[in-house]
Amino acid sequence: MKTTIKDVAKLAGVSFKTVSRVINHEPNVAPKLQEQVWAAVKELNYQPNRSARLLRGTASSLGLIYDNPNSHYIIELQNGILKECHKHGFELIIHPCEATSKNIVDEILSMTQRSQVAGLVLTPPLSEMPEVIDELQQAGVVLVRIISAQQADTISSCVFIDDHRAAYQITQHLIDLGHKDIAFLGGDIDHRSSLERKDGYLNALKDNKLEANAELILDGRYSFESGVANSDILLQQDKRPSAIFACNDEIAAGTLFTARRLGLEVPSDLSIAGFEDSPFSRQSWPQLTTSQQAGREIAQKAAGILIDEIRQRKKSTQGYAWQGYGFCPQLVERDSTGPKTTE
Amino acid sequence: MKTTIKDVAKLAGVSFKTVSRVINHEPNVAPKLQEQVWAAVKELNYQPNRSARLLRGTASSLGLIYDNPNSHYIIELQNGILKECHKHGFELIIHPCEATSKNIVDEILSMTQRSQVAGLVLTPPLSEMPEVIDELQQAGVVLVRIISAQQADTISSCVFIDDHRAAYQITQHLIDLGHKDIAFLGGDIDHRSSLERKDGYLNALKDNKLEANAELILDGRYSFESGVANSDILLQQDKRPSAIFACNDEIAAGTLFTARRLGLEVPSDLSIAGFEDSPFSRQSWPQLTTSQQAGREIAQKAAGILIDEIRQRKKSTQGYAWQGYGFCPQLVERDSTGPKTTE
DNA sequence: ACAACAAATGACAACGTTGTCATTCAGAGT
DNA sequence: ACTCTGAATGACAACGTTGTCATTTGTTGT
Repeated sequence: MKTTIKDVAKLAGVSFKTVSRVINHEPNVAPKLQEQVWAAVKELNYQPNRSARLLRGTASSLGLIYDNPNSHYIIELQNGILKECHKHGFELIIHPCEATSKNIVDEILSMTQRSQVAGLVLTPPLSEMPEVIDELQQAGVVLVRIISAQQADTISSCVFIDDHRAAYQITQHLIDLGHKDIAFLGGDIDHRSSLERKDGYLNALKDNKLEANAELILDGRYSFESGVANSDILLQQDKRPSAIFACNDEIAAGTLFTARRLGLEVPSDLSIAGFEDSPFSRQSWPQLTTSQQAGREIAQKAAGILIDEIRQRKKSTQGYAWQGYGFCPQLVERDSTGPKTTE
Repeated sequence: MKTTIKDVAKLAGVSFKTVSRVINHEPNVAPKLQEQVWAAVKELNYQPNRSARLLRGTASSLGLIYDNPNSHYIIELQNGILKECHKHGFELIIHPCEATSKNIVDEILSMTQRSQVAGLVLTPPLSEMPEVIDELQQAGVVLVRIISAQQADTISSCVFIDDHRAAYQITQHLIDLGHKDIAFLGGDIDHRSSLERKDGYLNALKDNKLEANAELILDGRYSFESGVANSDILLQQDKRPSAIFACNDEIAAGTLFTARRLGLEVPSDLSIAGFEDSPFSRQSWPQLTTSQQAGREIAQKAAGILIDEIRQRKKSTQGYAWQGYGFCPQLVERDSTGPKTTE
């Protein structure tokens, strides 16, 4: 039989309401009683019934909404969120979806209701769709967004990732190796990260007084196939680049694939840099130079902010302050980039 | 304001109990009233409150317990389970853990209580630890296991995967290509899949009248690093194999890595086969011959069986029948295996 | 037409918790 | 000693649902 708050109360010799007070850290309980209650809680291994609490209005699950085919990234996020969740006694409900779906807001709202989550962690590209955020907030959903930006915006609490700077670093790394014709293979254009990374790339070129060459800049998707296709276009050109900055590791993988197919040696004939520090980047030959995302820490921070905000809101309905926290992915030098060789 | 069962009742002009009956498909409600109720439900967009139901004893979440570093595999499982869950109005709670942890059973039990799941999906290696299963069942936890076996066992409902046969097929494929010295790189020995695959490999050799060579059979772990280390041992030997069957794609990745480092061409100098059909196997150069796991379908089936069983149990406490369902991974021929070349 | 019975419906308790309010108690100020 | 205050504690309702049981309605057989 499951132990309830009343069992604890009986053992501790107090009313069950007092037990409720103690376990919720409410004020005005005599220290002596607190001790008794905690002892009883421990002895009976009491765990409050989630549903009863929830029924009374205190939700304690987070929802993770994502539209992303990248398993590794998602798992990292999940693990980060789970870590924070368990610290605070929350559970995690995951909800994959299609960002392009027409009634995405309804879908999310319905999911929020069904699973009765206290708040949502939104990931790109959903987190970067103002109208979605707006509608959700209008409906009273507490949320935190993980976004690609150099600083927090004022739409909601968010964890922002400085893709711009990270891309700048990668490009600078390639430039430092002597490369001048550096190509850029972009990801989905509706992901802000792709634009940010492109900007970082362009700025690095500019700061180093290098001309950006439109023929070396291709938009695409964050996928292996896109990487294969675009790198094929790129490397079949008359004057091909000596280095390629791929917007994520999958694109880099596709580029590597094409290079091998064309008989190009990496990095001696062609340097390739990715972005994400995925398992692939460590398992390919050569191992990929990339940028480390720290998805787990990012997600954990996001969950922390979210839980914080949920508790804030519970206390007072009026006025809430938005929080922001920034991460910058770090360059990881491996073997797919090398000095420019003079032909 | 959230709509409750009473709102629906008022609109439909019946008692709220009748609404309860209708939405739970209980018998003995006049067809006409059923229509009215469903109309009201639709108009108000009513969704039953999960917590209230749960409080009353009807859980509707599944738990996924796993101890596995393989993101792709986990995500596949999750997606499969989620698909089935949503079909039946269930939610999914995920719970990573350490199978080797001393008090793993307590951890799982505590998780089961905390999150109040109706049942668990267990994955290897946890699903293959009899004492864990036993303790959980003793505690009344409903569970379904995904296991590596040729047929269902009688411990609990399970989805079984015929790794033996799949491994046989892969080995046969290598033999058909003319290879005689075929090495085997195993995964974690506490995963039954590794043993099953080894047996399949050995049987294929035997059926083809080939001698198994102990020097060509190495146990290890299901990791890239293990693949690198073991393939290194293997390929530095005087008489090295012309083909390697790696127990999963990560090990195959490590093997590919070593081959490249040693300057061996794949598949002309060395054929490599993996197992799993991971993204890596499609993104590497050359692409890996492997075996397709269908993790999503497997997991969906498992979830289906679990939900089924949960509902069975609810109806009658006494006697429950165990279900089993089998899958066999299929050979996927790609470019990392080729005919044996005579030196 | 009436009893007997089954089907249809509803009233109400219960699940385990938290919020509201009332009550008790201890100590301070007169 | 006697009120007054605020802290400490408890009694009880409420959350939205399902299970139990009672009641009403309808149908069948005589």
